[in-house]
Amino acid sequence: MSDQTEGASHRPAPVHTHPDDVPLLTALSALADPVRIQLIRDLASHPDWALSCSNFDVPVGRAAKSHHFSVLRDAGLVEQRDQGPKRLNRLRREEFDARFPGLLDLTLRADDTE
Amino acid sequence: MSDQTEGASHRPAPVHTHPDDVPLLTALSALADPVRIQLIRDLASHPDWALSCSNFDVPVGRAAKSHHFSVLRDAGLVEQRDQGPKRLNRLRREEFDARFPGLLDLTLRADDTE
DNA sequence: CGCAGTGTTCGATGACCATCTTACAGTGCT
DNA sequence: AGCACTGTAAGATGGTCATCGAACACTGCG
Repeated sequence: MSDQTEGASHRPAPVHTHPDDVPLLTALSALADPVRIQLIRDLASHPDWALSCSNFDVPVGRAAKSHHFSVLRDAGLVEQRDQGPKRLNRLRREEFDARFPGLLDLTLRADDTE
Repeated sequence: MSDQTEGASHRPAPVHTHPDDVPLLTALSALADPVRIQLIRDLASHPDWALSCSNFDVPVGRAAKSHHFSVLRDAGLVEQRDQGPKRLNRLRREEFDARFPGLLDLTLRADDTE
């Protein structure tokens, strides 16, 4: 019983938080970081599931990058899916926008790069 | 020369930043604080210029409160005006909303206290 | 003038957070 | 099995920031 649809995946699946369960303060704090803004913008400019974590071009090491993705997951901004050794990413556009209307658009459309 | 329109006001006028000159990151960071969110909500629930700094009911001392108002000024969220010994406040609704559409509404309408 | 009320500034303190290095765990390929 | 690649976890470090206490400045009033 309790069979997974997947085969033997001996890796802890990433923990997600749905945007509906995210407090406003958490969302704002998650977006109030230049690296995470960059990650989100990169993500937005590619198709869903197109990028694995190592594909993002931010000036921090792997560990910090992993930390940032954890923050983005907790804020309901990013969904992750394991495929082979890679962890593919998807921006939760609609779900997040339903919870915080306009916030994501703001982050993506702001003219300044900071 | 260099006469001010005002009479002899021997107090440094508060320094303001127009929302148009505020980077996204600054705006988000300013809003990513529970005390400042509370200040903004209190401000929104009263008429313009109705509240002086000491009228806000947040669980911090005067010094911290003064600091928070400084942050809000720098983020283009609040305008201040001296009247007698008091410093009256006004939420820059329209100007801020023109620069960051929806962000202020989000902060005011969020159902949770965070 | 002295005094109460209001707000800012300064220095110190403590907490939180972003980052790094290192070590570790899966995955798939040869 | 061994190796290269990918991502996470743990511990340490440095910087930023929220807060406080105390001192200071300005206002208006008695």
